[in-house]
Amino acid sequence: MTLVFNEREKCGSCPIRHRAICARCDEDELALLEGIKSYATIEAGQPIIWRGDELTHFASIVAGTASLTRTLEDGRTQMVGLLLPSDFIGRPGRETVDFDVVAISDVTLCQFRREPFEKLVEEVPHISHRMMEMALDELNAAREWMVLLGRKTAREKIATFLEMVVRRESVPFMKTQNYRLPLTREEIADFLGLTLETISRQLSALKKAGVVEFSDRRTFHVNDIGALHNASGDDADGGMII
Amino acid sequence: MTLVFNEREKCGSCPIRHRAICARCDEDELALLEGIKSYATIEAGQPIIWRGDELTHFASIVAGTASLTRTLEDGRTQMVGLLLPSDFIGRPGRETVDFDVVAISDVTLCQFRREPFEKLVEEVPHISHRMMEMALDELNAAREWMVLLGRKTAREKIATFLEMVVRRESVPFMKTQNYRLPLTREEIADFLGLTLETISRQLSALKKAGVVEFSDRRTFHVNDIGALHNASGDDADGGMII
DNA sequence: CGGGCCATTTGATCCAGATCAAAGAGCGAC
DNA sequence: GTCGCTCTTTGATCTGGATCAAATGGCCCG
Repeated sequence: MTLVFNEREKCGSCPIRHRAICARCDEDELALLEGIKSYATIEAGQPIIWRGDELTHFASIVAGTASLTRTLEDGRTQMVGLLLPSDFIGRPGRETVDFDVVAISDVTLCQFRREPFEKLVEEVPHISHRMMEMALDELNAAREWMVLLGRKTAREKIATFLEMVVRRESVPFMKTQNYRLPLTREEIADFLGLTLETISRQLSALKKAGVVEFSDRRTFHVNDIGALHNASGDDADGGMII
Repeated sequence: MTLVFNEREKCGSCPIRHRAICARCDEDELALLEGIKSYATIEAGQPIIWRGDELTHFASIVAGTASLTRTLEDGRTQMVGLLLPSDFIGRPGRETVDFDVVAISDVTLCQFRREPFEKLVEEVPHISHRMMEMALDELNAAREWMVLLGRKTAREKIATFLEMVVRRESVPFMKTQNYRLPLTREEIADFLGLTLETISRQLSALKKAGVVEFSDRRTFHVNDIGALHNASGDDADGGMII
């Protein structure tokens, strides 16, 4: 793990100020966090922390993407979370991490040393409330993903994944837009509990069906958002138009 | 043992007093909860609340077992959680539930009306901290289950499930013990992302291999805990002897 | 004690997705 | 340019678990 500590920046201008663990903090509380924070950057492909390692710092992702994965002895790998800016690494009250965290793109972290941060969690309700809120959101997302992993077909899994990317990246009021896959075929496979060949085949099938179009390996455009949603296997309710 | 809870029941003698949402509360805080609580019972097989329904009460499970499930339009069902005594139903800050909650056995709930409970979550750190802690535990369990659903074989899934039952029900220092499956074959299938026929076949295979023995459909005994653990696909670390 | 209703087991067959294998395609280094 | 990567696509075949279809075995109730 290569850590590069930048000089201290002010939280006020931080891009994740209103979504991260500090979202509910007022200026005084922010100053407490500011006092114990430091920045680190990790290159794409490098591990941030391994399962079982002692966690010396909690961290928020400021920029970049990381994955949370578990690998069985024989190499089978399952991604259990995709960490995006504002997502949090580590859990108060536990000394080690339970999954591998790896940088998918270059990642910038805002880190807090364990002991002082845990003390703040105990003492500052705005932090623990936000932590609770984020944990409950993650829990919901994990359960939705359990439905996908346990019961959806390959086609439905990929359509759900593409819909997720579209939903996350969509710019309001922009009708036509290109989206970018944040992962390789192999990483998508590990996320969806499939093989990379199946990912490739199903993407080709969606192309052939005219649902999506690729301008390069990573960049796509949705021709028929309705068809994409139908293919996802989710029923009407959650599928409001973006 | 049938417990009968009347409205007057004191929290002090509650069986889940030290594990539920109230675990960290002192006597004064407990009195606040006591002021807004009521008991309810649901018969085995009956729904507690449907996905999308407005949540009028939060609740802790005092006795019995419930399932948290999602069913796709065509009937495919995935269980995303097994709720046991001390587990909590509902999430502060959201008005509806995202999954169906159904009583598997007769269930006793300790309920709190939404508005006053949300107010307590805001004002009593011991409650929000415990909520955070429970959410983080659930999140971890959900992620472990994602690995099972996405990457384990049928045999590994069942072995993991049996191990989970054994771990939960084991009495310390008792060497030889019978365990009881809390679910039917179909419910196990929905929990593991398999079909009931596969559950039956794999259980038979584990019997034939001499790993477990069944005295009736629900009651079993483990002959070879090591073999059971090996079959679960989890590597050494988590597998300390119980 | 026998009939009906489940939950479960077991058997036969099928098929979605895995596995094995090889051929493109994009891209940085020289 | 073209060598040597890595990522991706496509083809051929295999197989674990699903599906379809009967038994079997409790167990409650009359």
